[in-house]
Amino acid sequence: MRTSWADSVAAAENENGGTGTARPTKATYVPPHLRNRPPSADSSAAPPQAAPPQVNDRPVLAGPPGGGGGWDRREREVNPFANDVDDEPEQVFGEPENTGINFDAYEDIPVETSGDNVPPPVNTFADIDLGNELNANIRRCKYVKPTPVQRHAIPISLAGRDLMACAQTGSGKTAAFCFPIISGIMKSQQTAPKPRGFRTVFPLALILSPTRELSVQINEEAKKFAYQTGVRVVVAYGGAPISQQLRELERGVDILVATPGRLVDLLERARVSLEMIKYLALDEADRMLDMGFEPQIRKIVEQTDMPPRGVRQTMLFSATFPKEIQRLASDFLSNYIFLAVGRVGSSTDLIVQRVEFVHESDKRSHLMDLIHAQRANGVQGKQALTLVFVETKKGADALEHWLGINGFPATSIHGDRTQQERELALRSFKSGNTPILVATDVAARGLDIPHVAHVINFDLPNDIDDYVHRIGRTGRAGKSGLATAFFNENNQSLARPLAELMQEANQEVPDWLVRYASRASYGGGRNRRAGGGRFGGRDFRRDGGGFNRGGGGSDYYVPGINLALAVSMLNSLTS
DNA sequence: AAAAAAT
Repeated sequence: MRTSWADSVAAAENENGGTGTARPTKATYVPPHLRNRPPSADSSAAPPQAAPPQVNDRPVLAGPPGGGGGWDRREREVNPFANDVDDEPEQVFGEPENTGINFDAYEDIPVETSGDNVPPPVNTFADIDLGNELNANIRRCKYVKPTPVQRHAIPISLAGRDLMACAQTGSGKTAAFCFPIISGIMKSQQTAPKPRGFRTVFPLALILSPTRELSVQINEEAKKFAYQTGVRVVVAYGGAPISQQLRELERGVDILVATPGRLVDLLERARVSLEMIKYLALDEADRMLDMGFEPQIRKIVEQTDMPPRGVRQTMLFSATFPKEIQRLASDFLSNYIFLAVGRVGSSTDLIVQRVEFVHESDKRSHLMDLIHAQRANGVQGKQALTLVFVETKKGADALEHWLGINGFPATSIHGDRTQQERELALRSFKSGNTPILVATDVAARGLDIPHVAHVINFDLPNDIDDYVHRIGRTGRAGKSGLATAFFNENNQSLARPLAELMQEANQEVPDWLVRYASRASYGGGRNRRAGGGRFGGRDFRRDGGGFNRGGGGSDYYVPGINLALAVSMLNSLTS
């Protein structure tokens, strides 16, 4: 039974000592999330003339960090670490892993930064003042030391700088933008905004992602990082009942994790205002700014009450960042720093990439052979997880069905399935219950699924960046993985970029693929990589000239593989 | 041409 708004106002007034921002009609404005709170056991924690009232009430601001008096929301906060079962993965998969991250794989990772006055990287979490609460959560997460992207991105963010970062998901990207946001919110003293409607909430940080499942995942991670900091994280996405999300929002929100469509809905209903946004993070930013999403993102960022660039702090993250998209993205950034961290995985030999020439009509039987081989590698009766990418939703349904009638335990995830089905499929796959997941590109980006042993590109994507994201679902956190692609005459446009990518990752490139690659038209199709280099990208501002090289001039970039290389590859094999 | 994202 929920208390009425008036009751909560009274309760909040009691807590606040009756102070607050004046409203024309009400004596006291109480932000929605302050309603419905149980009366405080220690209302004296807030001084009688507490100034200015907090928009986002959090214990750390009411008293000394980590200690203290006042009411305590912590008691009611769900422990996000409760489901972390440390030993379970080892028992099931028989694979020793202690820290979760294989740090040996991070040695000598090339890093490049550019921009004005780049803050230097840190080597340990202790080098950064993130606060006791956040440090405790870092320990709970068993993070021993920062990953390369964290080492560089966190100081940049803490310095208040805008950031465009290229780094593979699974290399600790979420923490890289969450830590500074949480730390910044804890340190900030917010003043109450002008109330809009009774039920409008004012998040301080907005994290956008291109798929619902990725938003769910970011929310789960962010909740761990924010545990007992008093910083509230709420997720909003489509396909799920909005009522529950509204209730969560009303309980208070500092960090809102959302997919674009549902956020627009919330903005139109005036249930969310972006007026107080201090931090904007776009995950998979290149996807967020591609043709399908860009208008929506522009609407959210440029046509709402969100503070303009330069006022808010903006952070864009992705594993890939095509130059055209960088140009678009620079609209949202102010004097930003570009950071490229060599990918752990797709750029190294942690992921073994194979390409096989398979005619369309042979794909199913070939897939069956691969899965049979995989089954032999299963541990304790559990089959290793295999993620099969197809191009279309219909194709996903058809393949799932075909696998089913042939006795393979498969499920599928794509945009025509209900959200419930999608989340069930993902859970069933993660648990090993259905060790084969057939997926469209909805699952290509960002999803952290431990123990995916094999990614199969049953249908290759048309864009090499999509391939990079897909195979990144294996070889997570520095572990090894296998990626197999079925290539045939329908994939000619991908031949060159694929051959180049594999070559750069020291993978064995089959002769026939080199021939396809050299046959492909020269001179820059959509798939030609501007600027070359596979370390996630290169700052497009440099290509326009006039931009200083940062980082003391060391250049880790592998030169783009060009016509000359393709020809020499071909020559070496025909000689 | 396809996929994703609001109802």
